Amino acid sequence: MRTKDENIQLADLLFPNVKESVEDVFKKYPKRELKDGAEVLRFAPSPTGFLHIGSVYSGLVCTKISEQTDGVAILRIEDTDKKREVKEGVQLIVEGLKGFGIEFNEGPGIKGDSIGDYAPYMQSKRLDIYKVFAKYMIAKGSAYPCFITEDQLAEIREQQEKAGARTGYYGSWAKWRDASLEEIKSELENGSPFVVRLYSTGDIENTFEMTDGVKGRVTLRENDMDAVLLKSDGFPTYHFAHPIDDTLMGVTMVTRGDEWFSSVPLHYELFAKLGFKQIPYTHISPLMKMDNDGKSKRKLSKRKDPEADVQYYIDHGYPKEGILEYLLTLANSNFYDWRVQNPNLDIDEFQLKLEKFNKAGALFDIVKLEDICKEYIASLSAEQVYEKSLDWAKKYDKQTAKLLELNKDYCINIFNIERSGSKIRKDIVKFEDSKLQLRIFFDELFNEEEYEDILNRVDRDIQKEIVERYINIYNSDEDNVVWFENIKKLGDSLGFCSDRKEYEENKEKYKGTVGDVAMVLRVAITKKTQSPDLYQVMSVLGEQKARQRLEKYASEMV
RNA sequence: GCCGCUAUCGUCUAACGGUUAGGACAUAGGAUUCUCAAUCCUACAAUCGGGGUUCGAUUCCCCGUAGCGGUACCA
Repeated sequence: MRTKDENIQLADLLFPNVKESVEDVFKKYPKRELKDGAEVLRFAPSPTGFLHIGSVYSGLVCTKISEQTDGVAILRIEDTDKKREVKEGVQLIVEGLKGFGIEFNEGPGIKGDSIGDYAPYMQSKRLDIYKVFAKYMIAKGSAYPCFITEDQLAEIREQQEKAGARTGYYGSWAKWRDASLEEIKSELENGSPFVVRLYSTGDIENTFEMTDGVKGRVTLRENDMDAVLLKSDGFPTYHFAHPIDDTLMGVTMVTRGDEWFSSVPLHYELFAKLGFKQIPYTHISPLMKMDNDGKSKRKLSKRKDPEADVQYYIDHGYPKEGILEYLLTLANSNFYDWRVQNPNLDIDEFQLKLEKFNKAGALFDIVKLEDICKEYIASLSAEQVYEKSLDWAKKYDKQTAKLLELNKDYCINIFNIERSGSKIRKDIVKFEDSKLQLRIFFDELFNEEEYEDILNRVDRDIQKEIVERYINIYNSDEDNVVWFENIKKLGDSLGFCSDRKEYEENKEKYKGTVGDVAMVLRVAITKKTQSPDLYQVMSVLGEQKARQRLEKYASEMV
């Protein structure tokens, strides 16, 4: 057991260069002036070179709640693990979130600069701050240096397992917690590497209550682990950086992933020992993915699931608005009802409520996401679809981008097909799909299509007859109704039936229905058995091109 | 193993202790002045199991079970 004095000596021995006091640090990070009810939240990802869809989710929650309360949203980069860090990681996060319209009031800017008065927002640049607090903790006997090696740790673990005890570095298993000053000095003289650990005074048998933003009131056991605060490389662990940074930055509500929930007792002890006021927690369940053919759920993983990476959505041109809306329905299921009632309001108007979050992990359902994206794109004007498609194509599909740029009006007309009135076409899920819409309207794309004899239910000579006769009556001035009447007449004259019920009852009397006649024309013009409204397709295509294609098709039908 | 959290249709979820357990997505049928998409209609489909408490339990309590998370000098 060391005395008070010895602990102060020890602190100076370990951190001779740390001259600042805890009070000095607090002077640099003054209390925030906030309106009543304003919440300061932070989103704190690690730069691992990958923007997880779950990060967009967390980032959205963070910025949304702060906006709603007239508070502050902070982006803080937790780059304390040198092993996992990736070069462009920070930029990827900042730009990626920005791409979704998720912007923070404070944090690292895109160019590596910092915005806000509580900088730096990169933990790797706050090492001096953590040292001040580590020294303080050691001086008051709440922390101590530990020289145990990895091998020794493994050994302890083995013994614990054998004895049926809880594993970990705690209580009497924690060899270095009460080491004498002399022992420590001798290790230091040897140059042995060490970590700084918490001197835990918690008792696993004691419980305490806390209120979580989504889980509500829960009872937890006290922490008794001597957790590592400072690693041997001088970097803090998350556990140590979290109370310090969040307190210094004036955070009023910690929202974080559910995987942190188990660490709450440790964090409570740390807040207390650091002399900080406890910040309330809200633990958000992770996004899940079905695995094992529907037998089990698991966290969306960046290794196995391409759709965990936000880049996947960007590459394919999923509209960010659709993704945000889907994430909001996952967060608060009443979002859907709100959206139905307020189809034209911006999502900023929606009030997100933490207590409405689901307690278990929600499955990330890409099918539902696509449905929402589809609805969103259907609500856009043809001009908007054009602009957004072009934005996407410029980056990911140069050929389509060129086509769009050179034929702006024509393309807008194409996107306008079935986009007005009560029957809105809903077949674009993501802007990548726009290309498919263009396919039948450009000869250069059209000719790439291989000719298939797709219409074997109508004889080739009859197909030829239909197309040839249609060429003679084709008039691009006629409206939709007349256009279809003419096709019916044409069909009638060739022995096709224009009345569906009549056809069903007397199939043998007819060669087919008007549907078949229209289908022949569709194939002649689009070389596809599926297309948007044929009348509108022909109008947009223009008489000249339509005729060309009809004639070519007729000539091929020998 | 130990600790903790969670549990309603396939999925996301709704239901002051009293509902015919509701909606959306998905799926399957049907409807439509042309195919596909859409739209409309219909169908299918759930309170994890067992005990309590209660006149009455999806809801409250206990025990199982399952899923998830934690059990690092990762976050």
